[in-house]
Amino acid sequence: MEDEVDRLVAAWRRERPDLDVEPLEVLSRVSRLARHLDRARRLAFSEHQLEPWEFDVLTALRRAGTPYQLSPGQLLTQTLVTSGTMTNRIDRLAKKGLVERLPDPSDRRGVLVRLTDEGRDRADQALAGLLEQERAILAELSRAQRAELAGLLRQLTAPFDNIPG
Amino acid sequence: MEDEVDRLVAAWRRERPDLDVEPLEVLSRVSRLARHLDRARRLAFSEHQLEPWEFDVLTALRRAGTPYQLSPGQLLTQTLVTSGTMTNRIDRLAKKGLVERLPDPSDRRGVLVRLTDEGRDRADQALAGLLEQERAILAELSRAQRAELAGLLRQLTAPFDNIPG
DNA sequence: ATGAAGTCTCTTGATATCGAGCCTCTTGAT
DNA sequence: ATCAAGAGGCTCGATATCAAGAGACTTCAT
Repeated sequence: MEDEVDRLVAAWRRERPDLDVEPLEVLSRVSRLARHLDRARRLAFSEHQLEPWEFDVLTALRRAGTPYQLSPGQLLTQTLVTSGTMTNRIDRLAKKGLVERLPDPSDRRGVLVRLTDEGRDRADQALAGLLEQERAILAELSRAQRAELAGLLRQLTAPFDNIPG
Repeated sequence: MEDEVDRLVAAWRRERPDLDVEPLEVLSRVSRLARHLDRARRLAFSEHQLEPWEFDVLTALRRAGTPYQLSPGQLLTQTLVTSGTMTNRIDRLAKKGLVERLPDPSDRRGVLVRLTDEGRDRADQALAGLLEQERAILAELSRAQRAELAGLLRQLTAPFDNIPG
């Protein structure tokens, strides 16, 4: 089946036959799919009264395991946002009672963000919903294809994740 | 090589062994890779004094071919933004002299957005720069792997692009 | 000790986005 | 003709993001 990127690439080949636009076949699909996923996630989370950004922070803390706490800096690297954004997010989550801010006992500059019980429950519920929805999207592919796809994507993400980037 | 999603998935398997988090292997990589690409694109475009959003609009018009004009509505569907956003983008591009707004001769509600000569040149230059950068990112994969990856991604994007979505 | 450099978080100001509603014009049924 | 419904683009208010820089504290070399 044809997709929007096929049309996009065909248009470039017509307009700029001198250029090799092969890279777009992969990377434009990644960008566009990510936007579609954002919208789908937003919808899935709205059932749990959570915004995508709230989910990102809450689940980062949830994954850390007991006692469910991380520094803002650790949250930055996991969520790929800037520090100003994270400050703002923590403020709002704290106001909603889903996290609390504690002084870091071992570094007086630092802060620890801890998930509240309610925050943990909300994260767990939203994760279940998200996985269900993602499984539906991935039903297009066989198990083997999904594994293949994951492996190829890993080769592209690894340099970003490991080099300072 | 391991990436951030491997660590993320491992953490979920430890914290929620009851859940099947396999979908994340694919879709979390897509989302994270897209964010990395956004940043890389922003950097690549800054050499040409263009923002990513400007590139998106300009190249949509460029791909349309002579006379390089589309309606705001057509631009919406190609760039996946809302109409308010597109109005704002067109305003700013017009102010910079990269596009101009013309009345649609066949529908008095409508407007046509046309690329200026300078807009076309800037789009062409930025595209060349982007492709160069994307080629570097994709050098991790063989030609056959890139084709494989593109095909798998197409299967996921096609439903979004073809069904009303 | 002491000072310089680095780290961590927060503040600030600018800006882009979205969602909802509005107005104009078109379409199609009667 | 006329009217209701729809389509197209714009306005407006709220909000989330980023970049740059400030302040507090730590680290490390001297």
